[in-house]
Amino acid sequence: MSVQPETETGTAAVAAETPEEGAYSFAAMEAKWPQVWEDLKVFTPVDDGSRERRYVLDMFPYPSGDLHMGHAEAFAMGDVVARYLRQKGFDVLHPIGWDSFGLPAENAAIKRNAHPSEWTYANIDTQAASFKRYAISADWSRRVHTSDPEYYRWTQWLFKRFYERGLAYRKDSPVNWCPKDQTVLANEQVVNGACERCGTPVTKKSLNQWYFKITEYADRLLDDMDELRGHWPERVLAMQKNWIGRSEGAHVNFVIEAEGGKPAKDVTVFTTRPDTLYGATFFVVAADAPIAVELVTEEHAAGLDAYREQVKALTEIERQSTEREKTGVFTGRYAVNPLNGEKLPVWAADYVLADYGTGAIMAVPAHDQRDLDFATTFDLPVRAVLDTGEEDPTVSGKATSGEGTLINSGILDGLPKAEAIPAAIGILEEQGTGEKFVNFRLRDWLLSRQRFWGTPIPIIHCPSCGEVPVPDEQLPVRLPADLRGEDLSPKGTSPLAAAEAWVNVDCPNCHGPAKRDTDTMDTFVDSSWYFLRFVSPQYTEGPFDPAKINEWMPVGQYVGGVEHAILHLLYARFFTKVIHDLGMIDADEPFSALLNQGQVLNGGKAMSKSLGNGVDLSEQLDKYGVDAVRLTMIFASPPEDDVDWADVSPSGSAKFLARAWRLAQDVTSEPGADVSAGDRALRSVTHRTIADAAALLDTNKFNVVVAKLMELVNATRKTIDAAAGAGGADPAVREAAETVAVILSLFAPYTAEDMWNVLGHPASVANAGWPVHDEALLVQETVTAVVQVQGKVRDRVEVSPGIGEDELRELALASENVQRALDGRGIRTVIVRAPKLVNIVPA
RNA sequence: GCCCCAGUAGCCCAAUUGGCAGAGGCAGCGGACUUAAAAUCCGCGUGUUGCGAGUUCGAGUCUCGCCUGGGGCACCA
Repeated sequence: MSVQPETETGTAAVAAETPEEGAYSFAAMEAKWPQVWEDLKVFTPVDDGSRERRYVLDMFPYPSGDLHMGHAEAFAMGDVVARYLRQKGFDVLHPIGWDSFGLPAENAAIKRNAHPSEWTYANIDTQAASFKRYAISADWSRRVHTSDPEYYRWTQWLFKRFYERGLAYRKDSPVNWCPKDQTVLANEQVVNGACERCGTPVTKKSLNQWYFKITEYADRLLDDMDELRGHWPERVLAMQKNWIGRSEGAHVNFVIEAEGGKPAKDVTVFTTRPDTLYGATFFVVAADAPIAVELVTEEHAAGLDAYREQVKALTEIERQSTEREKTGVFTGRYAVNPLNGEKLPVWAADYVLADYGTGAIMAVPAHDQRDLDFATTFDLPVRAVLDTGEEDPTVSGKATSGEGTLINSGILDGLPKAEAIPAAIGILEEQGTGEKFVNFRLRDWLLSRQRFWGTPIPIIHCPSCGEVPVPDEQLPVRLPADLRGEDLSPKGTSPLAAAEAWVNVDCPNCHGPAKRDTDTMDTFVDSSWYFLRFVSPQYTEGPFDPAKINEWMPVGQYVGGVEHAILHLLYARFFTKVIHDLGMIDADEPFSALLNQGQVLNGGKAMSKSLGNGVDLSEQLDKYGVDAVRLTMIFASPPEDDVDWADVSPSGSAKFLARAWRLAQDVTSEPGADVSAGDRALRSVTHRTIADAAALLDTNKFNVVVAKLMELVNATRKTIDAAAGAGGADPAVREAAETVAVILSLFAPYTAEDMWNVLGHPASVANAGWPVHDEALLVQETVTAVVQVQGKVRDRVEVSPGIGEDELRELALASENVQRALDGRGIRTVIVRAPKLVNIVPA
């Protein structure tokens, strides 16, 4: 489907059919060059240390059908970087692989009564062929699929290392449950209370699940972002920071007094406002936490039960609504404020979250809006302890949270808020009832999935030995091959449980009958270390070759969509840090630089089936050619901005490519012709372009590089067509055309290769090397200096670039236009910025 | 509610980081070539740099406050 109405005739010049002799034909080039590149192994790194190494990585694709427009953009960007660094003389590792475990394969298998691997590997083949057509400069010999046993063997091996370090553990806990997909979801996969995948409202369910203890790395994941600043997009760092959610405050211990036959109990709360302890007027525990049941007196137990049922019936969407009225029940218990001994009623409510902080809070209604809403609903007392100058919360209904001075707070009275916080913590620490504490929003990573098409968890459950890891030499624990179709449909437990022959094994420890763990790992586990596997994908003694890993890691430039700003990147960072701590790699951050390419939109909206605004990549490639599509992606906007396919012109790109290609046709000088006598003006443009392009590529301004290249093509055309001069025989024209070919090879590999061939050079232009610019040719003979009076341009003078400040000042003051503008006024100051500008300020 | 990013010509976007607002492209208009058209080649750019203040000799660029759009987090104590 064509998005933009293109007339048939409008594309005639690039049409694939029956090209005229000597005409630009993308189809002919696409047929000719891939085999040449493959034979020359152009994109396989030499990996022998003779050249400095650089690792350029695109986020590997999930094999859902064929490549789409989004892939076309992302991989065009990554390929520019890889091809540029290769031209610059680096040994570039630019691998490709597939994130090939995942739910869609399973759904397809159920639908077609097949094994998920059939759909998966068929799609991989399709995508691989498309990538080759798209001419990404990947080293195909390093191809990796996460669903290959040779790969997931090492995912399991790494899981075991995490397990041994106490970083992988099981616990019973309420988990996010998607009733439709019949599977557990990580917090990250719950979007606005609904399943990220199918949109079904998520409910809670208690299950025994595997977790990675990512919270143990919260501090480092946060602190080490400092070394990424400036090389990662600011918004990604901001998102990760928010997600980790570090907040400083205190743990405060409250004693819940014995009551109604229940014994006294210590309960700790987390607060960021220990300065407001005197303002606590009640105490709240999360209604759905075990502590609520433990505390409630017999008298109030029935009330709590009913309330808990009511809470459980709510979906996450309902529960998270901030407009909802506060609800809760009294537990019959009282907590003692450690600072003033006051007795506070203990309530259970659902506005306190069981899995944040300690699941219990001290409520300070005067200075916290949620507490105030609750106090208003249940007619609980409100006591201001901070004079902020704002209106009394009991009157305004608005809790005050600004700066101010402590009141009604015993010995803290009179202190400003900033001093009262440490003072309160000091008192608590002194009396042993609390301490400074840093709390994180980040939770442990729930990695179990009740799914088939994933990496099996390499644990055996033995009735006598408990959890027993599968010995390393027995890895991989392979997925059973005999489950297919309906066997895989969701039943609330993992489909693997149905494979009895697979499940029932001998305990590696006591050799008694035991059962395999039937969960598989979240596919984010697979993608948390694939970049390490690419370094030595055939290595059989470990996940990667220790002799190679530090030569390539960290990844110098990672390219991918912002949709992975939190999950994948945080997990990959976590894995890298753990593997670093295992002493296996030097790097403790995986990706030194990150580039988030924008999305490809159509008509201002993301392409989607429901909107019917999808653009088919292969149709675009058929119509305009690979190079034109790639160039359009690059030229449309800065890499990180969205590209609206309705706003851009692939036919315009095709036109430019043909124009560039014709330059090579018009060159009549021989390769290696002495260029020193060539047209100086054109040479100047050529060398300026080389210098500018390098600077622009270093800062990822790929769209501007294309604009500069267009200027060079225009200048070259003009020189060829000029009535005076040597035209196509001028060696400066050859120099320009060769420069165009080399720079163009980053964006349009087919056209560039063909130009290079026409210019009489052997393949491949990808190895031509970045041209060296001649500084002498960048120096302009004269520059235009602007003369301003009071900031307004009044004159221009042609001066030598080396002109001195004094000389330029004299020239400017001598100008008639300046004198007229001054109109007899005296001069206060003259600002001279030689050789470009003079600004005269009248008195 | 909190945080991040963006806003320049009809459209996509440049602007050497504080120095002439315009590089490149799309669209449009005109010319050359052609019997004609296409292709090709050449030519044509005044606009509240979202708005308002401030700093400065000088602001698209820096500061503050708003507006609009996009994104992230959100009953997180």
